[in-house]
Amino acid sequence: MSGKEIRRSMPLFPIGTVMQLTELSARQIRYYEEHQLISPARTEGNRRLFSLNDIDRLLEIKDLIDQGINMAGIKQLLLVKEQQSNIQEAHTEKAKRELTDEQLRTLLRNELMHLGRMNRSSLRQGDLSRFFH
Amino acid sequence: MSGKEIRRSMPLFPIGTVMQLTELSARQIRYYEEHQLISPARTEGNRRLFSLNDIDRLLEIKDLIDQGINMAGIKQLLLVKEQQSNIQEAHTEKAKRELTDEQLRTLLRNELMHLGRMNRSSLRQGDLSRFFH
DNA sequence: ATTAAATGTTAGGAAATCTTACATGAAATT
DNA sequence: AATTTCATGTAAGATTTCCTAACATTTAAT
Repeated sequence: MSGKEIRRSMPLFPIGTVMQLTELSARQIRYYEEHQLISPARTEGNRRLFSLNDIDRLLEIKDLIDQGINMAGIKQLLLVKEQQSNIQEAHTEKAKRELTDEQLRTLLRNELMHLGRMNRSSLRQGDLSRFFH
Repeated sequence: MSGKEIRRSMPLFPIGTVMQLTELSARQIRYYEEHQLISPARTEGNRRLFSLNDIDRLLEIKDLIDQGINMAGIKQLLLVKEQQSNIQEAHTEKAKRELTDEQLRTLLRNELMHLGRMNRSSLRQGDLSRFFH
């Protein structure tokens, strides 16, 4: 688990890139941070640096905004979904440890088909995974 | 082919991020561009923006430099390896189209094990794929 | 009609990056 | 041994991008 998470939480992108990737304005992104929906890292010089996780989250936020949900609602939803996916991830891990070879083959195929995002929250359309691999 | 390539060639990273990811100095990175080993995109305001492919390439360059190869040599090597991987990619594509289900299962499992980078140039140690997925 | 929430816009300042030029150390060449 | 070349460091001055803070605007709820 830690490997994948470390990479996806690595601060890489300046706000300009994130604007393009998410089609959100700088104002919106900063506003969402102000309301603690995201907490991007900072450079030494105080510039925001966003991770893949941050961008994923922003795309989710955008979706929820489109559905008319306000900051408070989104905050709660993101919290719940985070817990959910943690739980599910734990289950998945456990399941994997107990699989036979045959079952593993099937699982791997499925994971590949779903672009390795099987166990993440998924009601949003525009997923960042489309940008990589 | 185009899908994966479009994503990996998308300009996303400022030079500061690339410096950290590659442990190269700005001077080095610009020097390599000057010698046409890479050609990162530019923002409207003329700032360099690097893609995953660019970063991969820089890691390769770093390796080759460590092996004592000079700019001219590296340029040629990168050219050859690019052609090579293009050819191999074509072969891989063709092979995939001709596979049976059973063979496909095995292939998919192997690809997964190799983190989907099977057919790329591979004599360098520090591959960018460790940062993603 | 008023208020609140989300976003736009502007201003002034600071950080990151740009190009260009010169400096330096190590290798190669003469 | 002296000179040249290659790869990199460093510095200066200009430009771009991003920062915060404040005020403006729009839309929806009261």
